[in-house]
Amino acid sequence: MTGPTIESRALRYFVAVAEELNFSRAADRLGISASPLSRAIRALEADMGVTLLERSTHGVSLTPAGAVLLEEGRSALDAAQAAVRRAQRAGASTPQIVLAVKADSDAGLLDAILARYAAQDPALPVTVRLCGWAEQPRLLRRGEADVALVHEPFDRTGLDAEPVAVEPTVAAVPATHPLAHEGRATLADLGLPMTGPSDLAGVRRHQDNLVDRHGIRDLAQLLALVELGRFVTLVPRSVADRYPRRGLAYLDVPDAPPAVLAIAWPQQSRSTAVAALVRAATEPEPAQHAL
Amino acid sequence: MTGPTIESRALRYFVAVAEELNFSRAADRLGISASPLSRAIRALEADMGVTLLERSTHGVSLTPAGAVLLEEGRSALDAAQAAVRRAQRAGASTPQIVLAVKADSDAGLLDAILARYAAQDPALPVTVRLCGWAEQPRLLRRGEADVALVHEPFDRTGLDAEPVAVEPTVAAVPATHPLAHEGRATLADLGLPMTGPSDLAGVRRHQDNLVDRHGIRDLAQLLALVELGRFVTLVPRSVADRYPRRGLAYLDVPDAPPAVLAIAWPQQSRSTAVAALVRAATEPEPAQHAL
DNA sequence: GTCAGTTACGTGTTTCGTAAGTATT
DNA sequence: AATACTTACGAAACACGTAACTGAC
Repeated sequence: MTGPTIESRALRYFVAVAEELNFSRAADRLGISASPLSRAIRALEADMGVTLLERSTHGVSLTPAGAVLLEEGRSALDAAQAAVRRAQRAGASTPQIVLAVKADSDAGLLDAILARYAAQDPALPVTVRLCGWAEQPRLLRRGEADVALVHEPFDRTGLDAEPVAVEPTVAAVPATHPLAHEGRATLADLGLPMTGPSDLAGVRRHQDNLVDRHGIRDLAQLLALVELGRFVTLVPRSVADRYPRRGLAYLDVPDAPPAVLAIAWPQQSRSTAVAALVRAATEPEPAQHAL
Repeated sequence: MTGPTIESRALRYFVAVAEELNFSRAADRLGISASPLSRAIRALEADMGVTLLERSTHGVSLTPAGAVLLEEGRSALDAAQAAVRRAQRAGASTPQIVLAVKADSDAGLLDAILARYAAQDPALPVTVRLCGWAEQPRLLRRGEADVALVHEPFDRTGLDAEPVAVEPTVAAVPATHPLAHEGRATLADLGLPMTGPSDLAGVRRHQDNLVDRHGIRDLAQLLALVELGRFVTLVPRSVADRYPRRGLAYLDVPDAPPAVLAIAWPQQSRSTAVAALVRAATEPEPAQHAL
């Protein structure tokens, strides 16, 4: 059992195999042939003195040790990648700060935040990176973004966050829905799981399932499917305001947990630019002094 | 500018140079000669398309990009090490859970916590790892420990924590101190920096400075120096109770922030054993039902 | 002249791919 | 027979150390 130093190559190889649970596919993904991959994993197991993979008759499976190495190794690789990307940005001739936002998930505040940040004294150029459903935390962890606007709840591991805005949640239903003309409904009316007042996790999980199942990539697709009567969904009011559609009705849902928009950044960030952008997003509106 | 993949060797080399700010010493520390080190760093800079080190007449210094890569690269290396160590422990024939504790910093609760944990159904053997002054977070981040008992404030980056116990802070002064027989004193009386009621950081920083300056490694040394009249120090009451010394007096300090002992663990830990140990440490005492 | 960092060059190790081997369906 | 993982072997790439080079004190 050698020391704890590991080459990132070995870790990348292992993660690929552990994710695919198949040497050939993993080798493909890595752009190498299966032979060096097999040897590398065996060497890694020998170095660590631990069996990582169970090669049984019915394919490859993870041992407990392998499961741990997959989980923790993945985040170590993310961290290394993040280190490189952030260093590259810090060393660029015109350093930029990257803000990740899911399209239409800014509660209409993006412009105001950017303007407020730009008004501060040493303000770096901000690149807005649009991303998919729950990609923001991943982009932060991989160093592809420095800050993100993201709706709660999200995986806070390694991240810090401050709330930016709270707004009511409304339900999107087909115009043909029995309650479409009521203007309001309860979660139970809509067949959505009941949750405690402060627990959005249930509703969110429900929506994530739908998103996964139908391979939805953006809001327009989601709303189109709602329009077709496939299901109903919950969205922040600001999203509803931005997407009026003839075939859709939006209902108030008094018992739905409110939508909380937060600004998140890597916990270990020491960047003053990030801090300034966070301040711009969270500071209360400056009081309007009378003339 | 190549992709963001980096070999951990390159990262280790860079961190060594960035910490030493000197190629020869860094090469020494790494156990290689200066030549491959110089080449490796230049290759890394070329790969990344960024200058990391400023080689000027008066030695080596970090560029902004280098500073970022040092900070983030260090934690990426820690994460990789942690992944390996935790996987090794998970794969061991008799998996153990490692609890890091600074000697005498358990508020006398260690035995009770261990007993309560051991009473749970699937309880793993617990290895108590004694460590130095503020080593616990580092041990957690490097995977050398799974859980830690640590006094606040500490660097929470990447860690989660729950409070375990709060106890009054007392001052240790030489028996010859003018206030030794008063039994109590204020921070101002003792010449310690004033801090807000909820801010221990000032006092803690003051103590850390002293610890660093005198190279103190354990409590006995610290108290011996206090006894010699070199300075005064603040300790939790439980520590005072455990170290009665003839040459020392302990004074109540009503305006000192209380000492908060917390149990901390890596944020991404999915280990049920860790969760059970945390529960054992934080759960309220079971109510004593009357007969 | 010495100290610190870099470049030049020859050597040894590591990693690769192709191809053959073994086992399961 | 086909698929999936492993072992065997020769070739290419990589990292190393010694030694020579450059510039600053």
